[in-house]
Amino acid sequence: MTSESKKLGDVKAPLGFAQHDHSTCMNDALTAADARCAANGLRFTPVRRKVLEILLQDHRALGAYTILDKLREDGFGSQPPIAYRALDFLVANGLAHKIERLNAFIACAHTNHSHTPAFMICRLCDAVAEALSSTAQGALCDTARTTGFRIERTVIEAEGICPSCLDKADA
Amino acid sequence: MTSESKKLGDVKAPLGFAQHDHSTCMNDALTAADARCAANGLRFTPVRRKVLEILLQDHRALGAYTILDKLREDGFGSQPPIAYRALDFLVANGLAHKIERLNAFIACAHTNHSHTPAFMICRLCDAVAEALSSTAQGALCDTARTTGFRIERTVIEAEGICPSCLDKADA
DNA sequence: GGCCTCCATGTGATTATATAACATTACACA
DNA sequence: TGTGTAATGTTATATAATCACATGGAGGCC
Repeated sequence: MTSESKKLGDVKAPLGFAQHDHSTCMNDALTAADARCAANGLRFTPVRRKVLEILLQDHRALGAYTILDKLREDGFGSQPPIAYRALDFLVANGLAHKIERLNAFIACAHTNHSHTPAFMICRLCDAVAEALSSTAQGALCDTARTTGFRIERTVIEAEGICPSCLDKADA
Repeated sequence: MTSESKKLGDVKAPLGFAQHDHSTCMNDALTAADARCAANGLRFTPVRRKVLEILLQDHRALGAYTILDKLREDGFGSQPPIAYRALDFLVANGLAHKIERLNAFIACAHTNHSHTPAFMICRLCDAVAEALSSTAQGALCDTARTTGFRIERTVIEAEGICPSCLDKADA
């Protein structure tokens, strides 16, 4: 897995769409999650941690049943609620997000800031990048304000082709 | 829709949260759909038309299986592909939209303009309003441009509480 | 008219995604 | 140590979506 993280660098794979030191990024995220849970009196139990690790490992959106398979491999329970409950916890506490368009989940890439996430989804390689974009919804907010609609949560997902797939297509 | 557009001004609500002359709105939409299909050499078959009528009748997001039930009542086939195929057609041709957050479908409220739709979903009464918002994605577009991501399609959905449910809560 | 082709529809089965309901266990804290 | 609450285990089921293949129907072409 550590050796693999080097390969990731080679292939231009996604934390988003950029290269990065994968093991560092994973450790950082887990540490941040620990801290966050401690600070808020949340229980970062083994299953929950494991699910977050699984999500961080791939840095891509995974379906609940894929996650479930990996949990089974690691000796955890293998019934759907196991995965869904852990995912609910992670999503509720901002440690992961659900990509509605894909019915899939991804580790949060910006655990530190409280944010309204926006995603870019590559339809060729399935990479998903998370953008920090409180601004992306500016116009929607305006419409909502005029309408009298109270926004509680937003889903912003762009589907298209990521830089590296575009490169391949050109070549 | 013309008489309705005046009312819209009054209530400041997009179709969805506003009152309107329903039969007119439905007829207009169907006529527009007819025209659109004729213009593009598309076959607006009975099932497809029926599904659009069903969606227009409720003016809310309906699941594929709800639609399927109504199709059955009207003597159409009742297997999932019947509904999904008609929905695919409507969505592909801009006559309906899928609300990813709800796994449900809704008739397009702005058939005339080619648009990137944005939705406001009330979690209390399930009303869904479609906003015209090419602008809502401005910031996301910027991020995409800097990243080199080519956007082909966007999902923008806000979940919250609609004006009339807010009123009820106050009362 | 006969025939071919394409597209749409009918139908049965299967896969994928998600939740309900209830029993059991682990933890926090008085 | 008891007691309440949150988390997990387990079975079953609901909901959403697709596959694969057979049938039908409208136009184009001879």
